[in-house]
Amino acid sequence: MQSEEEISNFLKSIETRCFKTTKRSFFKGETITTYLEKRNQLCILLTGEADLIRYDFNGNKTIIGQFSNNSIFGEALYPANTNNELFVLAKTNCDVLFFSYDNLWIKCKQNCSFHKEFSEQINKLIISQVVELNTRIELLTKKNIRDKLLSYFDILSSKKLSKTISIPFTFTDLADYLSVDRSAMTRELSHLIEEGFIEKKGKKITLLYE
Amino acid sequence: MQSEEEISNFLKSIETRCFKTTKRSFFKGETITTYLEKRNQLCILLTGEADLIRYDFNGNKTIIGQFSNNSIFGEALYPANTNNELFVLAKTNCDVLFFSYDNLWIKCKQNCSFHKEFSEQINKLIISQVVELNTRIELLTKKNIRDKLLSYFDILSSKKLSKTISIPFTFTDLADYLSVDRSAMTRELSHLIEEGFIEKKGKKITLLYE
DNA sequence: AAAAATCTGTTGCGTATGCAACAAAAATAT
DNA sequence: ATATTTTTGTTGCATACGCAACAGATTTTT
Repeated sequence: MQSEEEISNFLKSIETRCFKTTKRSFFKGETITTYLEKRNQLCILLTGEADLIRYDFNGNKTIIGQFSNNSIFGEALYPANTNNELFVLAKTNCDVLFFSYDNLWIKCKQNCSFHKEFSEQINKLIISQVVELNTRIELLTKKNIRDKLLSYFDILSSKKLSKTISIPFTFTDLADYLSVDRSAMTRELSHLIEEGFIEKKGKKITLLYE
Repeated sequence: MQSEEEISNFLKSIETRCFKTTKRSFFKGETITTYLEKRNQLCILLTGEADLIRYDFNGNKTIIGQFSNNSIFGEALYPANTNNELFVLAKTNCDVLFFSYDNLWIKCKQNCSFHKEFSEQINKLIISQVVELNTRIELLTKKNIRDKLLSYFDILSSKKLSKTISIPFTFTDLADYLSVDRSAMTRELSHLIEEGFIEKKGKKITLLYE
């Protein structure tokens, strides 16, 4: 498999050929898409960061997904939605590639190599998305905040091959990602420090165990 | 896209051609695979049911995934694992198709139509797996048991287009799926009944609201 | 450089929920 | 048909965690 970067370059170089793709830029704060009756649309985040937000009927806001470089999203990847509304919101300025889900399957008349490669790359992205989702589920199924944090640190640590890691987003967002209350999480972080499990300096965390 | 059934039939009819696939049957209780250094292997459950089980370092067992007809799984779809061991355990007798992840990408010399169709079907399965995973995350990110249950019921209800639904697994398993304590969940179910939100008769639930 | 917005850490309080234990019911195995 | 295992419902207890509120630090905007 190619590197992240190669895939990234391929996606950025795409121009509409045998089927239609659209690129659009969004400013921070704009709504990129809603998950409501666009079942055919797939989106890839080329640059920037975006959140998938749920407002439930009480108006409570939850971040249920966080997207960054090469994240693939869109209603086609979501359960047909019932009660609550889902939005994808640009957290920073973003460039997004849109295309129709069907183009992944429909063979183009010319059987052009571009179309083939495109499908392949998208499928690879989807697979890495599956890994991401499984990672998150792995964390969400831990029964308490401490285990969620430690598992999360472990994952980062084994990715970077280092006991010192840097949290890639704000602690507020981390709490959302782990689906716990922010203040409760901060409390637990303090306990972990007191008990000598970790050291913390801003977003730098050092694991002291093992 | 074809129906579930068509995909199912296609998969069952697979015989090794331009690359190697293996079919094997497992008895209830057998270990189908472990997530440990088989990064290349993908598995599809042709018949039966299986659970993805995590044992953490305390020996605590958690069901972190549940597989049934046409579920696709395998370490390739999982974060490189660090601390705890993952097993896929046959919950009933199972038939499983194994093949190498690489075969999804490598173009076979003959460019045979079988290989093409195979890749396509697998990619569709993976996409439906993404929908499944997103469904679960949607549920896991709800902040309390009541909301988890009601959302779960809603999803089932809108799938079946009926206010009366049938839980497709035991309540013990449902608790695992929602990652809550079983007794706490039963307690919450009782409350929902008392307060007139639902009716319950065994695994049949009727939603009384809206 | 000042003003505004967001992020972070802390704490008190109440409660939702995890845990353990048990008995009855249901399902499965012998 | 009987025995064994699994599932289900219930309840008491303890506590982990969500919530609200606030102040200081940090970042972003103007």
